[in-house]
Amino acid sequence: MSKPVGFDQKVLLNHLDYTANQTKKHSRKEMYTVLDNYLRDDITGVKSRKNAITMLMKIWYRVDDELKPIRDEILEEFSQLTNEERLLVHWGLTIAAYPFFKDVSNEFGRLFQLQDEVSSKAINNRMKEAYGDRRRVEVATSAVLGSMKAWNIIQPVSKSIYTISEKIIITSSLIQSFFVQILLNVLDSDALHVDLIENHPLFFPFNCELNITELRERKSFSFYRQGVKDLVIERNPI
DNA sequence: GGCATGTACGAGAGTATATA
DNA sequence: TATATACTCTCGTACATGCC
Repeated sequence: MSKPVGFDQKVLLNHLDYTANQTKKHSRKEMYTVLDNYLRDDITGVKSRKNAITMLMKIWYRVDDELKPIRDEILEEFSQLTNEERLLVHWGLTIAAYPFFKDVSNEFGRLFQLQDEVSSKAINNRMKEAYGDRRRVEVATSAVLGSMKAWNIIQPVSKSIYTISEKIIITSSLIQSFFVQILLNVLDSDALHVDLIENHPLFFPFNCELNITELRERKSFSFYRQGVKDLVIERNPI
């Protein structure tokens, strides 16, 4: 039995922004109708539109129970967020919703730590090793790459070679808190070294130097030292 | 023409909801 | 509670397009 892929269509930022803006206003059933109307101009095929709606709902609406409190907190502030902060939020929720997207991101991040340019072929091969050698994996990988290009995360330097766009610096304590909670969730962990969080390949497009003082004030986490140098951040029980 | 890539469609399994 | 029905989600694959 091969691992499910799910993410098989390019997702645009304006679709994610719109979904986020509507999430607190409508019931689940209403959301399908609202999104269908909104996407009608961009996606003409009925089936493709339904597929896109499925993805948007999974990213923003049907989030893991553990992440709902921080998702709701983000939604309260969503209109005040900068485009860069919104991008990180979309990125984090997509990673949490789609393990395939997470694995592609992790592979990109790992390779970008070693080199300046990454070929889509290398990513494709790696995904086929993990998810099976099938056309669906090619379609999904291309959908993830297409989304990352559309979000201006990566830039093509030639036909199948990509370089990373300038890293986005994140300073807001709310967004940093979100960032840490997403990492703890997707890595299925209650505690992580601060150094590992700040340099994790999953968030390769972002530069997030944690503001420990402000994060301490948010009460969601506690900190302790492991040895002389290593600072560990731990999720507080709810 | 062959190949790669993006988009669309139909099928089927799984899940949620309505109704008796 | 059990069953029927509707809806959601994922998949394989067909088709269109562009490039070599």
